[in-house]
Amino acid sequence: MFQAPRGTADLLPEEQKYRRYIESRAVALAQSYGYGRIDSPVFEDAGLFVRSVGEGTDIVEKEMYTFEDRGGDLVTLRPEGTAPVCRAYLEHGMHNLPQPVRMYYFCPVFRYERPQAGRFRQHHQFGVEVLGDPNPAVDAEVIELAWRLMHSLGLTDIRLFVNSIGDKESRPAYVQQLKSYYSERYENLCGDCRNRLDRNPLRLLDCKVLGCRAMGEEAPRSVDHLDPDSLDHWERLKSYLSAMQIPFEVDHRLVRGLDYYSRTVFEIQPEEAGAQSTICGGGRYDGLMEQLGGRPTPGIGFGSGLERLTLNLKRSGVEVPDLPAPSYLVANVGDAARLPALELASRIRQAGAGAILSSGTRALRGQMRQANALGIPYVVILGDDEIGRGEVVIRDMETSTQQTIPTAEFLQSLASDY
RNA sequence: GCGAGCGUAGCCAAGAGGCCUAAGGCGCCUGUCUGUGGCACAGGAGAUCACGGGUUCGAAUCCCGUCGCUCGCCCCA
Repeated sequence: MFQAPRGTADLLPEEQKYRRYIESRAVALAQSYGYGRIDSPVFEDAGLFVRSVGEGTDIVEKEMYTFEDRGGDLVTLRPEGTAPVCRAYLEHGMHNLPQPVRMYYFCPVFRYERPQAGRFRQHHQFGVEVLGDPNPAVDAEVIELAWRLMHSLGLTDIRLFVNSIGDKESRPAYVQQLKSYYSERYENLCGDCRNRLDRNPLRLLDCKVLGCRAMGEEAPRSVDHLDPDSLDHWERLKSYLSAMQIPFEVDHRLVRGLDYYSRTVFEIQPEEAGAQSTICGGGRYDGLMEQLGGRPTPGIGFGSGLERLTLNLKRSGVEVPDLPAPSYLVANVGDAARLPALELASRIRQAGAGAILSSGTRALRGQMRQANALGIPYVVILGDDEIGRGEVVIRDMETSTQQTIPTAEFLQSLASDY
């Protein structure tokens, strides 16, 4: 027997309501902020991600699904959502559109990792990007959108963390300070952090080991080493968030694992934070477009994992509406009713209503049971008697009442309803 | 890549060397109710006890290996 590959999952019909709920809320919100949907390919030139996400990152080093296609091109299954959107912006000359360009997306994301709670090799993200505006008001807008989305979904026990990690001019000096701070305390570092010291010093800050955490509290803070422009950006962002009454916490240890971030970074986590708990993460990436060969174009965005959102919806007991069942099940009794039942079901659908045709191979009782189990509100009953008289029985399953009416009249009522 | 736990019908599971031709529950099908659902009762289908090897007179049960799943670390949505 075949199984779904490790780290992948089937999203079965009974689970779809969560996905559809999240999608409809997210779309409504994104549209109200003026974002347009973009769908980019599932795979891209491998170089796109190496260039944008960064050589030294875990994603590029060991998590990408990269393969040579039959034509000899090296392609990669999308490991994150931002780079493809930036590529599309450049490829389609979107700098000619009114700036900034606001876009949102839903897409599958692939990373070769060991799966665990809230982590998959294929997962799905909702994300937004705003390209072409350096103003901190845009940072605030994106964060507000993320915050409102969580609330719109019914996730209210959440915390927003923000930080500024400076831009590419001011960061090297800060990183240097951080390195010397930790180097002086090398003896007390955990094994992982000793390795990280050279590779990615920023990551030392969010180590979970107790001793390292304590050191992180005392470590030099990026916000104390911002250049004047970045500092101004940071201060304005905070005042904008306050003005919008969005409760944020400055987390000096918040850095992020992708190289392209600059200045603003942020995350949203549920109150009861577990290991893989971040349900939304993003930040500004002003240098990215240049990295990809475009003219300097500022950008900011976030990604949010649909599987993690679903997990949290269930955990916090949010009531998600059921997807609508068809209004009618056409039950039929006896061979003579088979064809008329098929025709009737077809007519109901043409009139714009939903109908399931019962195969009629079992007793009426069984067909009624099926209608009940499927949550169908009305059963249309068709047997020899009804056909002889040109009538149908319409049974209301909720009230357990039924009426016999001429078929033509029934179809007419549908036409006026839909 | 590293560490831990777990694999018995579609799902949840009892069982801990012979009483297992594997309990029970959910779900599914049928009937009680010859053309009328939910409830109840009765019956039925559905399991190479993850796979391979070993120990033993005898293995779902003990040992070894393999595979798979889950959880944690790393990293991230």
